[in-house]
Amino acid sequence: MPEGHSIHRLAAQFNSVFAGERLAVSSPQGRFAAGAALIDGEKLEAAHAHGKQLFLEFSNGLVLRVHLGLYGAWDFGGDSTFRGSSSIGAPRRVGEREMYDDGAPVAYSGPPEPVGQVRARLVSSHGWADLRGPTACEVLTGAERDAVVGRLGPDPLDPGADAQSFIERVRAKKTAVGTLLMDQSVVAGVGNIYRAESLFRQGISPYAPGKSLSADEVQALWQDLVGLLQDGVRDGRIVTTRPSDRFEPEGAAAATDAHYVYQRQGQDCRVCTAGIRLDDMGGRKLYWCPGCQQ
DNA sequence: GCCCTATGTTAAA
DNA sequence: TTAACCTAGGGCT
Repeated sequence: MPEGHSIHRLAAQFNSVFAGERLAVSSPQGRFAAGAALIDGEKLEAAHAHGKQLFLEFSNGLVLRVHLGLYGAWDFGGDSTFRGSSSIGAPRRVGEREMYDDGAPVAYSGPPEPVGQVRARLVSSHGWADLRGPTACEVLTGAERDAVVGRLGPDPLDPGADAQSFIERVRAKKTAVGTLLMDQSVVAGVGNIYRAESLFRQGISPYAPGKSLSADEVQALWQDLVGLLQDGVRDGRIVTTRPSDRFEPEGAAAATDAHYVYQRQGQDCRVCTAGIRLDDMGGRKLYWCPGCQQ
């Protein structure tokens, strides 16, 4: 569900509300009980994101790795201190579908009774975070964390990312670029929406073999991903349309105005006269415009 | 209530 | 290439 921008927002959220705090870690659902015991009572030193992976570094050197997968989400809550320190507003949920407090004061006397399947719960003196439905939630050593990161491609949200390695990885293969963009060892953090939208914006056919693209084309694709993902971190949602290509150019983009091709199959392209297509690519839905993406 | 879907990944065949 | 897995919300009956 969440693409890389959501995970970077989560890392910022953990850093602002929990960093430096000692956390009680538990698994109300039970499936993470053994892992929780390894970090329960430790201090959260820092949170980091690489692509769709979230790493929480604890004072005993262990690292909690969380991957939200398709449906995972974190819910947050706490007192006014906790809510006020949030770096991204006062969200109740970050991940799948973000929700925000309306600003009204909320009585706080500790975390609520877990409702449903809470895999992991982190509690500080001022607030709490619940994790539901992740693909991965495990405790690693620093070396194991390094190994995970080592298997990932560069992250467009990492200021020190090696764009050249992305360009080389794409141009080394005859695999379709639409498939390569979904490969986290090629580029980390891109998912189905950014895949479809960036290829549209760059006028690249998702079926073009990586090998067939020029270095300049792949460089431009990288730069576009950097900007799109940064916008996603800032906005907490994925908006890829330029205002002039929207039906309503004024104000924030409506949900129906946020994308060029994603979930617009059968509708007219915003730019040319073609109809947006929906194909299956590697078991995932591929949205593209046969007119703009030759 | 039931069926479907979803911004994802991994293991088995 | 296919199936399995994790969960919640929306649309339908």
